[in-house]
Amino acid sequence: MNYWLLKSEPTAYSIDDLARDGKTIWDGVRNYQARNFMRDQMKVGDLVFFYHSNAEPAGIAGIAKVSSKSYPDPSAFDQKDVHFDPKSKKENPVWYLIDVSFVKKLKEFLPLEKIKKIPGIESMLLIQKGSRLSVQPVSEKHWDLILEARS
DNA sequence: GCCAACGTTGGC
DNA sequence: GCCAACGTTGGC
Repeated sequence: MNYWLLKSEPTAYSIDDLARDGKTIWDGVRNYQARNFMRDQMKVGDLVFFYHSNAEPAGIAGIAKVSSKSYPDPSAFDQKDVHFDPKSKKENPVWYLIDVSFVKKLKEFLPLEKIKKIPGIESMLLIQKGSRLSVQPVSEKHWDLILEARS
């Protein structure tokens, strides 16, 4: 069991959208490091922090889970999609994704500002200067610290 | 809206 | 293979 953090701009897709839909496909990721995590390391049942980026405030809004194995991102094949990528062929896909299912919203939204103040959180990838990976691993220690910091 | 940090592209 | 230019991310 691994833990992850997925970033989404809530104006594009928020935790409330996921709560409504129950499940979504995490398409449109076009960063190789992020792809590798999804393609190679995510397992069904892994838990995920749902993070609102580019938001006021930014922070962790809820918990989701990985609900499929990785498979090719269909948006890369669709010429009309903003995420279309001619490099990705159906017989040799470049981009992969996983399905994500809703678990719950945090009782209280945890803003980035509060996350940064949690003792022991300093090494978390999310808060490293210049770090902007939209799919990133979270250590069990950091996962627990964040859940304890709630309320 | 600004802009620093980062990733990608493409000329050489 | 280098690196400048460009586009994007994301906090503020």
